[in-house]
Amino acid sequence: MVRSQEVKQLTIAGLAQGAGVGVETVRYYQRRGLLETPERPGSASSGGGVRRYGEEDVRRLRFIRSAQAAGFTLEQIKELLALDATDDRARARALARERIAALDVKIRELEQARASLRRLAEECGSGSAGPCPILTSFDQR
Amino acid sequence: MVRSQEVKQLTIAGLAQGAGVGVETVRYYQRRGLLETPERPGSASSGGGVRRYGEEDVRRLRFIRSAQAAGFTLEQIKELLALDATDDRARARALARERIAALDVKIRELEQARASLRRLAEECGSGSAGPCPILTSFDQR
DNA sequence: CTTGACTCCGTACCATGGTACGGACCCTAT
DNA sequence: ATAGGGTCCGTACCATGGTACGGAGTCAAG
Repeated sequence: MVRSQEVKQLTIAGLAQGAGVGVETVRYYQRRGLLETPERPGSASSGGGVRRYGEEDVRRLRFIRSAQAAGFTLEQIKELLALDATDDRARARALARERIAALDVKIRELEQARASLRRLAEECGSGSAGPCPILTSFDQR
Repeated sequence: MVRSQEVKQLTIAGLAQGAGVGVETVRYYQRRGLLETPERPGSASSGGGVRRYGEEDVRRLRFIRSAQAAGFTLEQIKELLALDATDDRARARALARERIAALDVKIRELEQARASLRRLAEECGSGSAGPCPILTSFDQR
């Protein structure tokens, strides 16, 4: 597969800013294997210059953040990124479906919690006379 | 405020089981100050017997789990439990409202993620011909 | 050609929410 | 009265996802 020969001109700070994360976070993802660490341009000897990043890297980084928001762990995200390269559709779909199911559960849970909290905020109104049922606020009824 | 003089007959294992958590978790909450550690019944000298717990404690423990599911941290839950005793309605409502707002945001975020994953699972169907857009699956459109 | 900001890298530390371990003690049934 | 299982307690360790630090190197502007 031919990867476009993009211009890499961003420094790590630019990359981080482009995706809305901190520089240390980028390095952390590199250590975790979610992001590659480009070669330093220095020719052979001497430590070399500063590593450069391109738009492709920004997209990758943004994907990581979105996938995190979807509830994937960094390990799973690493797998997804690998899948993107190998084109294993079956596995990708399986991961997506698993996560969808988990999200369905989680969303329902949060909606229930929200309903309970609404009840709490209401029954515990500043002027209301009854008890302020904090401890029982999550009891089903 | 008079707290009912409940019978405390559960051992820590019974308490934990009643709320669906592990014994070590109960102890952890005690260390964190979310649960009181009842006196050991031994009279004065000698280490004393085994601590006993009642239904009130089970309710408290269950509340902790529900509040966690609602996204409160253990620190916040500790505050809520304290509020239940002091009857500071204004503060309780403030905490509830804050959390409701955060839940609104979170739920929307998860719903968006779910929608993206559905698209991914679909476009990345086993037989489909186009690209399997993992990396771009969360891009807005 | 120096100065100041940024990069690089390893290593250490952090917060959150637990889980595990091990020796001493206690309690109950046989 | 003794064996076994549970309790108690302190301390250590774990996973996850970062954040901070410090010294050395590099780069760009003045």
